[in-house]
Amino acid sequence: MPDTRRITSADVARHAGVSRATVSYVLNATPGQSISPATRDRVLRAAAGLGYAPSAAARTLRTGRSDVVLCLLPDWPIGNEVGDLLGNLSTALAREGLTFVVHPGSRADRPIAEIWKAITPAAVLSFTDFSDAETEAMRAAGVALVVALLGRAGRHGRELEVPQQLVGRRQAEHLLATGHTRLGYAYPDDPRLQIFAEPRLAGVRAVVDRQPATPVGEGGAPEPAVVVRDGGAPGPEPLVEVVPLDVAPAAAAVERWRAAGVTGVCAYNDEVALAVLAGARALAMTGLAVIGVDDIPAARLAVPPLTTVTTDQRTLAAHLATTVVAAVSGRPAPILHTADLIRVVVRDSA
Amino acid sequence: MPDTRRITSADVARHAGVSRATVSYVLNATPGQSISPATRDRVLRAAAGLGYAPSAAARTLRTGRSDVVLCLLPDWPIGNEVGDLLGNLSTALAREGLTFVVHPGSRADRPIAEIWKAITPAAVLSFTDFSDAETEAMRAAGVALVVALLGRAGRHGRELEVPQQLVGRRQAEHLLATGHTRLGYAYPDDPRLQIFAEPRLAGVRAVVDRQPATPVGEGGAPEPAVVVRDGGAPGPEPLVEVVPLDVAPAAAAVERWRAAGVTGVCAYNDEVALAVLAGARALAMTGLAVIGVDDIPAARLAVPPLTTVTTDQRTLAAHLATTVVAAVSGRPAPILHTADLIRVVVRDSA
DNA sequence: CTGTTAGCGCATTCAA
DNA sequence: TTGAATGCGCTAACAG
Repeated sequence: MPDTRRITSADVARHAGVSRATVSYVLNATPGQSISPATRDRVLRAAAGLGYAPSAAARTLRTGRSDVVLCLLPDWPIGNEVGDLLGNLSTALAREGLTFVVHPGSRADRPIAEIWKAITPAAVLSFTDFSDAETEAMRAAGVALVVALLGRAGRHGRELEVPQQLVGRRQAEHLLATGHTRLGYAYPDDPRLQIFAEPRLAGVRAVVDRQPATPVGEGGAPEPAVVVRDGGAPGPEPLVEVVPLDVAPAAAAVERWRAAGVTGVCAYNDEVALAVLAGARALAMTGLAVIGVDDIPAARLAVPPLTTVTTDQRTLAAHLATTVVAAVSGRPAPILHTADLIRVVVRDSA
Repeated sequence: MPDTRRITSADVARHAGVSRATVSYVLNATPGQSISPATRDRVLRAAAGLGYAPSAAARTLRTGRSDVVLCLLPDWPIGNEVGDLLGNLSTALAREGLTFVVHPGSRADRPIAEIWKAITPAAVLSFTDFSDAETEAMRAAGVALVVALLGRAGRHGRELEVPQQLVGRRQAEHLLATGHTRLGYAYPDDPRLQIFAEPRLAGVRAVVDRQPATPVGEGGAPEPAVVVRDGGAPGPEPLVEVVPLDVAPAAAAVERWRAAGVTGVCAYNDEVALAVLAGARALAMTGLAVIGVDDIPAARLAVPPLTTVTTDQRTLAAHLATTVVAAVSGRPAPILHTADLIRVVVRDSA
């Protein structure tokens, strides 16, 4: 078996008859270095011919940062949609030469520091907030960007906040448009989902109140503008009920809605919506409009088929990717165009 | 702001009044090196006091391998259960000092080589097969273990093969035990799921034929025991129908089953099972027994509530983790005890 | 038995 | 364009 030593930049240099420094300059297209096209070509040719691939470890050691973007997953169950988002994000970042990896598993297992120290990432993404100390530690260790996609405090990030609110808005708008004035909100049972549920509920409230909850489009703007009532006549508050994924408690919630005159329910997601449907069925109650979120496969197969709201994960992922790339290369963050991001899929349930 | 330089082993050495070599020996508990308890203690104290954390990049550069285990996800949508498995795997590997990361996104985006080269992993896991060239390249680059969890060729791995077969077996056994003799199999529409579907279907066939399909338990054992027909009378082949996640085509499949006298259907997973249920409902057909896989939240909320089969992801993950750790440290692979791995959750649909 | 010296692994980048 | 230093930890060879 032939000797399988790694091919290093020194090999390339030797073959091209230049120094390793030159090789580095050529391969990295280092700005401010003038290399003659001839040498340049020799180097490129040698590199290709030898099948040279730089050592990620050495590069990381030297520059203090790898080309990896790390995403920390929360410990609660992630659904298909998040999986989708991650896939798209991976694709989008790949286009920019960044490798996207995800770390599943709770923070409880290991201090998060151990995770990023093992990777030396260029950027770290998370759904929940980091403590200030953690953020500071990462920054100090050379991580270019630390983003909490959601969460309350986060002075950086919350890149998912607006889309989540929009989800709630679209739900409420659809129900209002179909003649329902008294709305209910089916809140998830699992407290860990609160971080997603709150902005969605806020979106619903915003529509019912005829008031924007939080400005759309933040980008790198220093301070999100303050909420302004626009003076429209506020409708009644949506009646919030926690709905576990079980028929009996769901039926109880439906009963309470009925008593309060609620005719349309925005559910946290399709699963919760399915529970509401099951609850209504158990009560033999018809005519309650329900709208979910995500359009999971089971939604179209439900009785009745579930009306729901979907997000264009591809666009969202592209935006997130651009944000990350911008931060890593020191450019300003882009703004998110939310126009067609969220769509209502109308079926029979609402 | 205080100078935030990294703390290196040299710093620890200086503070402890020893050489860097000694620090390394102490911190790695290098076998075959005797260091006096006194020195040892000084080093440990200094390291702790300074908050020393070794540079993963330098370590990787030197040893040629990081402490990261990389899992490549297929490009098809992964469900909650796989997410669950990954989470448990992460936890189990963390206990062994390994960092688990997942790369979502299709192989089409980027040659897979770019991904592992960016990480320099200790092990690479994948659901689908690698080409021999890929496997060889990784081996040569120092990856200790390359496992394809599923797939046909894989001379290494297929660690998930047996559990998947077992899933099918449990489904069929349940249906047979409840008096159904003529079975159908609801095959998924998406061809990418074939890799999971085939072993499951094989499990069903094995039960119907009264013959084990593939030996249980492979581990590092030299030769898996051979398949033995037990001479029972083989029942009729399960009638396989592809069932898309839509009511109309699902109804068509149900119709064909009815015509063939099928009374019990094993579905690829809960979603497919839900489609079968929806199809039967569309036909106003009652009495068709359906059993799914995964126990997704929608299963219990279905009409009728869906009987399904679940896997103990925790146990499975622990086994996978042990396998990885064994390979990385050169020990023999463990064997999987499949006794209570798969359970039937009985509800109304079967 | 204890601990040290010295050089390696590989690419980046400053100063010449 | 290049030589040489740098980032950080590992480990074979060796001295006390």
